[in-house]
Amino acid sequence: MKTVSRVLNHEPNVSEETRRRVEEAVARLQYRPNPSARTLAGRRSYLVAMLYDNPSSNYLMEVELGVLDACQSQHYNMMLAPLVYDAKDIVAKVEVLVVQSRVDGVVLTPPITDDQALLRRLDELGVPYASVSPKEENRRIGVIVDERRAAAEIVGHLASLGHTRIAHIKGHPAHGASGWRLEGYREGLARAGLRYEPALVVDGEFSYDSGYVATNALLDLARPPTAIFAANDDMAAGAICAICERGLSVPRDVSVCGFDDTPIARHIYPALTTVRQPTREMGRLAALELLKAIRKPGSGGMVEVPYTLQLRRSTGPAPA
Amino acid sequence: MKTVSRVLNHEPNVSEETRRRVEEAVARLQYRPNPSARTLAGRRSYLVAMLYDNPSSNYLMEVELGVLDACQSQHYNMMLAPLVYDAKDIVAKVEVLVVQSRVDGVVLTPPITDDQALLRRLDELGVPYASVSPKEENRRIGVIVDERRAAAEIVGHLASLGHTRIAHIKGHPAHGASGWRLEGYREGLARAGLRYEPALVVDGEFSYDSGYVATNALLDLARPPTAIFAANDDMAAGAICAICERGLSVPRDVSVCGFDDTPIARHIYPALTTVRQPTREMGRLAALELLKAIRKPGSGGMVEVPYTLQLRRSTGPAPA
DNA sequence: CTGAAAGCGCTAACAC
DNA sequence: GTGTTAGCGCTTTCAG
Repeated sequence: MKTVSRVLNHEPNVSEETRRRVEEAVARLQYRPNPSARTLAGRRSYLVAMLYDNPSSNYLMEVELGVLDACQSQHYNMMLAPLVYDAKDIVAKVEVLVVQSRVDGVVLTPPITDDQALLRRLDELGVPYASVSPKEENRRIGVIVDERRAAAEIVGHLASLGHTRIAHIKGHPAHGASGWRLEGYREGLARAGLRYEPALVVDGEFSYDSGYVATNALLDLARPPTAIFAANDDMAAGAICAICERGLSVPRDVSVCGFDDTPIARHIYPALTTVRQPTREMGRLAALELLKAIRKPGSGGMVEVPYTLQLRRSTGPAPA
Repeated sequence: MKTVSRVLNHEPNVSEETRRRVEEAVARLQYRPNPSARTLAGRRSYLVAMLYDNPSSNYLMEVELGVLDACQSQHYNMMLAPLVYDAKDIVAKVEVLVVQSRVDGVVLTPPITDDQALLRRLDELGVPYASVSPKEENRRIGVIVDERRAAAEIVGHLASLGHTRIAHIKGHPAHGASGWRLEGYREGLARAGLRYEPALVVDGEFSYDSGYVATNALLDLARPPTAIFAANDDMAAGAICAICERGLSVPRDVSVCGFDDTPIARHIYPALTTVRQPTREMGRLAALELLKAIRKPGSGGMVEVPYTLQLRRSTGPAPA
């Protein structure tokens, strides 16, 4: 019996001959190990959890699918753990999860990626974790995009269209992405030889409504911008709405671009110029690195994936 | 020990006093039963799977959250089973799932709700299932909305605005919803005393692009419609794009309405008049009925949930 | 390299 | 109403 167990778990100390015979029998009998018995007896659960906040976004659905891809390919199960990110009980919740479900590892998505208390506790518990787009500080295992460079590039695109007054709507302050995109904005401006003007940078929080509000503030300026770089697509959609409501036209009067390339980018009119992140692939790669670390502690690392600029109809030449 | 087990599983034959004391101890010790041990010893897995196709929609993400709500509240786990709905290997895939993961039940979403071969096999295996918006034929356990009445009502709204040439873009033929919405369209027309005109009904498949294409066909008609009822929001968004591209305005020249009230409905310009389904609640209720059936075979039923009309800016008076 | 023995934490079946 | 006993199907430990 133990020999069969060894073969199934790819453990050493089985003769080639025995291994072959076991495998033949497994195939013939269509034998499938019982996951619960494995979990109960062993110390692995073959289960990883995906922790996330803000459940209703397309972004997360994509990441989730990627994580699922990776797990299924390695005969792991995935469980979902939506958490309300308010930093109070989050550590306790995760503890319950780890203790009760005995998860072998977790995938973190922003902004949970950057909860220091949680990361510390996970380290203490010895639970490996992979992060999707974490802030600089905990770059250990996971996947990342050079968002700063992407933002600089899209701002460069705006500048190349002749825009000189380019505004930026910031993202939610708890997300690392907001910082990178702002830095990229400034970098893009600098490269194009444009001056950074604080009045053209307004707060947002990644929601449609915040984009709408922020844009109205920008359009009320004595010298309003001719282009707006919103830190994500939802806010860009809100910006377009605010612009249209004033009887202005996108991109004739104001150009707008976003970030993420969620489905909404293609579904609004005019279609949005934005930065595409390979979200599903990111989930897959993060999970794959996590699984490496689960198998062999210390292995797994940070992988960087490429972005692509999606030039569509929401950006055009600066008005004369 | 067994007494504790009884309390935790809400089984009968425990005195109120004992039950209370056990619960107190559970709370004090933060005791959490081990799912694997339960599964191994008992015949239940405390696991339900959600089967779905077409993973990248907001609709599914919402349903998923609802199912998760219900499962968590009853200490069940949920697993995701994305399936490519092409009716060939779907039965085999589900068999593996049921046999290997020993799921106690499954939640079905359209169009998987209506795969007769799958339903038959599930019945044979004795695996209970709940369906979200299934076609008439398998109304056993699940949740449903009176989509037909909703469609009739929204068409009535269009008629009350003075529209007499109201077009309809149909949904994907494999979905029961497409049929109901078409019926509702005809019913709404009839009630308003308007004639049903086959030329004003065009095919779609629930995608943005199909709505765009369909709308162009409608606008090319000798006598184009002044209002379009698209069978879902994505197609309505495509319709708005097609209309805007011709230099026409929504709702001044053409009114547009959709169905579902997904986030895109609020995020496009102008915001979409549509029918809101309580999607998350539907997932929750479907799962709850499933859990009833798991606990007590034969119980659980079909529950109907209310819809609400969301009147927004994409519909207005018929042009003079 | 192989296998026997002893559980993992729970529930089913059956006493009491 | 409550407790006892015997596993569920594996992995661990340790002896051969």
